[in-house]
Amino acid sequence: MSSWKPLPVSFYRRPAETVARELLGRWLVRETGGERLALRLVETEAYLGAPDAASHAAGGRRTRRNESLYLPGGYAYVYFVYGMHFCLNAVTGRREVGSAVLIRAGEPVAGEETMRRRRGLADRRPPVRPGDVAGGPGKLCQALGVDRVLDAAPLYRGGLKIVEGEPVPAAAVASGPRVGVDYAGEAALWPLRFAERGNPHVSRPRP
DNA sequence: CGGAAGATCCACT
DNA sequence: GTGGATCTTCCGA
Repeated sequence: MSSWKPLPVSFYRRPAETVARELLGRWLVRETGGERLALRLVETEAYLGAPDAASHAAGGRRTRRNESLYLPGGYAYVYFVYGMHFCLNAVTGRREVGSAVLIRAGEPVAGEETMRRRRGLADRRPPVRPGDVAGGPGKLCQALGVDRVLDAAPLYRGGLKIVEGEPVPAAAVASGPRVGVDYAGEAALWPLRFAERGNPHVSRPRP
């Protein structure tokens, strides 16, 4: 039985790459309206802050939108993209660093019916396939009801938490280039995307 | 003040 | 594989 104990703040106050690897297998828990939803995390990406051209904090860039990225590790950075999607990050490292981990995919472990309904998948034909519910950063936020209200929220208590679960062994972690950051030059090639090897809920292309 | 782009997703060919 | 949806945010003029 996995533990539902929240990961401590100290877990997040380390390099983004380390946190990204070690978040795999943990459970992202959303408690709202008296219901508990949970996803087992299977895919993450690290964003390193100022030295990383793919990061919203590249070159120390600072705006109203990315302000929460400069919080200390252990808080959520939620942003709106493409006019219709939200993405959830866990801020990492010390305050003012601007590094974070993008939560890209999870597999449902509690409240799947509610997540399907939020995703518009209830009663769908053909049947729902792995990855339809939370196999991508936008899908994951929609399934859990994560939006800008949760920007800057703590991840160790409250309605959105990450709990211990069971870490994925290093040998079962695949890595590759991050998705959707072709504009970032050389940084686009850095292998900062991590996923559980062979897990069907991982978004495509698989690393 | 206008334009462009975006850490995505979906439907369609 | 391709293109459209959709709109906030940011930057340059």
